[in-house]
Amino acid sequence: MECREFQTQEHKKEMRAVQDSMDVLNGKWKIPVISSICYYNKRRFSDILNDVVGISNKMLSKELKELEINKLIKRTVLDTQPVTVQYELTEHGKTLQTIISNLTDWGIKHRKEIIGK
Amino acid sequence: MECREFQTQEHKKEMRAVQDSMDVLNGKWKIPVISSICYYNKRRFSDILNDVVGISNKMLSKELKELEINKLIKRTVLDTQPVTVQYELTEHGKTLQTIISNLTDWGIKHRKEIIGK
DNA sequence: CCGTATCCCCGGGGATACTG
DNA sequence: CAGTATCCCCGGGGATACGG
Repeated sequence: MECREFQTQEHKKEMRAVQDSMDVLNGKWKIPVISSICYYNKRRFSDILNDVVGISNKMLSKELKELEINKLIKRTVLDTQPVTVQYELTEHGKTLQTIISNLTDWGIKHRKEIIGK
Repeated sequence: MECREFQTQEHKKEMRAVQDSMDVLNGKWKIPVISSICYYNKRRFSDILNDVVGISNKMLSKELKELEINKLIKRTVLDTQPVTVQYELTEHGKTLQTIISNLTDWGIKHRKEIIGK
């Protein structure tokens, strides 16, 4: 792929678009949280808390809220006693899987590149 | 794409791989810096400083160092007076372009999704 | 169980000045 | 020009306790 396929005008718009994506994915926990929900399809708060090693409840709460605002996940309160809450990916959230897949592949390649072939 | 194509064992390895990628790309400035270098092919310190709006010299220095450690960019000191330094993407750095392209596309889609269709 | 509230600490990162 | 050094502030985020 050629760097120079960019046009000057386009370039700034593209940079902004990439940053938009990064804003959504940024932070230590976003990807692991998404990954946990995705893997189990539907997942409860306390289960994600266990899946994602090291995250605090405050952080998990915050991350989930942001992901919900960005319409990547859907939050459902189940009328049990005591209350349980399920999270799942939205259709839009599922479109992230291609990206996550790319990042996975690249991460593996990168690790080989750095540690040495 | 199916979430459930993951196997339990594989899942953790994949999560780690994604995190490896995110670590490399994380931070407010990594993508803009890469984007600047890529766009101009070769680029000097002070030029990048101008391209990436808002970055401080301390941060730029730090980000460039990290990118170099990760073998994404190549640093070349030119024997001019005064010294100038050029940065360019390595072959490995160029493999990021697919990812950046994906992130760009997704960012545009995402913006439409959030702001409303 | 699912969070929110409070306290508190540490380091990311800006502004500025200085060096080779 | 291309950084490094120093100072300093603010808020991200952990630990803990509490509320619905």
